[in-house]
Amino acid sequence: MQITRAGEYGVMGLMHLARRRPGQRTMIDEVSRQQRISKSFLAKIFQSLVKAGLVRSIRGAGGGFALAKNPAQIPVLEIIEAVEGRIVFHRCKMARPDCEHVGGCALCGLFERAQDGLKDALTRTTLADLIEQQEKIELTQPKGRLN
Amino acid sequence: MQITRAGEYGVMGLMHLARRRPGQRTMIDEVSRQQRISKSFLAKIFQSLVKAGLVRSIRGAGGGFALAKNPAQIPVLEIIEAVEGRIVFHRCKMARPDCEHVGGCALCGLFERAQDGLKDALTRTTLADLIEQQEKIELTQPKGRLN
DNA sequence: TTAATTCGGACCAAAAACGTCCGATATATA
DNA sequence: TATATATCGGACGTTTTTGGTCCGAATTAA
Ligand code: SF4
Ligand code: SF4
Repeated sequence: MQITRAGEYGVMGLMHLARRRPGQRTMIDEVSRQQRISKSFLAKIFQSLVKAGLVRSIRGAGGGFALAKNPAQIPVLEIIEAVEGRIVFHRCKMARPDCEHVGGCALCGLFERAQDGLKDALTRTTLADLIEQQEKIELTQPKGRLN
Repeated sequence: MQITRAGEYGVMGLMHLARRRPGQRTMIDEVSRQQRISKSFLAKIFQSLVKAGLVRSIRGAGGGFALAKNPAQIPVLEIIEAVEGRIVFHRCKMARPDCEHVGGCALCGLFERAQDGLKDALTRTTLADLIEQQEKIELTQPKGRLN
């Protein structure tokens, strides 16, 4: 019942990109060093982000990554699901295909409501929101090394 | 990012107990067979439930388990945390004690809000609610074998 | 005394999380 | 063209978590 590192790193990575001028490319290596995330691991995470259409990749020398959309258009949930896969919380049919309650189960309904509560917060906050909040924090507490 | 089987089985088990007359004892074996859950696994889960004070255990022949509280007094979250341990969702300091953002991180704040959203639904619904809902379902769809 | 039942913990297998590594591919530039 | 620099894609490996099993000990009713 936890967010994975991959998910968190993905968001952190995109936050890093979003602080650049729109369209400016940034290398994995820079993100990795500044956010203190293993480079190879982050590389893999970014590949999912590319496949999901959230970032654009430019290969070869002088290449790198750049955000593919406006940060205000990217709910954090979308980032997390891009790297972790769809969040399902409870898997009913998937896990217990033989369960006789499937189709009408109070527990199942509750789990769904719980999941919605979770996703709600992650959907309402966009990458842009996150950055705005972070900048506010760093203003009053000048110590952050995020970028 | 999922509820564990243990958590689900715990709730199912308590639902089963709650359908008995208050104080009536029920054996693991019955719960296990009727809910189609491995007996030994369920036994272990019930031990956590006992330790958490949610059910009372009576040992020896003719023993069993009985709810220790009024179902209306038991939020589902309490059941789940009794068997899975505290739900933390994001572990910040625990997982990255070296993270320089700890104390002021927008991401951390968001995760906390998300977690609250999740726990909210699980706290508002009690064991009693769950049973009431389930009975309503079984009324309109007479097929369930939940006791 | 015996049968029935929970308690407690050791143990195990499978899956998921968390990475590492490396060859292939693409591109800028000298 | 040759070379240095990046990402791409997937195979691989380690650790942790999940999902159980098993069994002897303790407790109790009959
Ligand atoms: S939540 Fe209900 S329907 Fe889903 S697997 Fe569990 S018992 Fe079956
Ligand atoms: S959420 Fe923020 S404070 Fe928590 S570990 Fe991640 S970066 Fe650090």
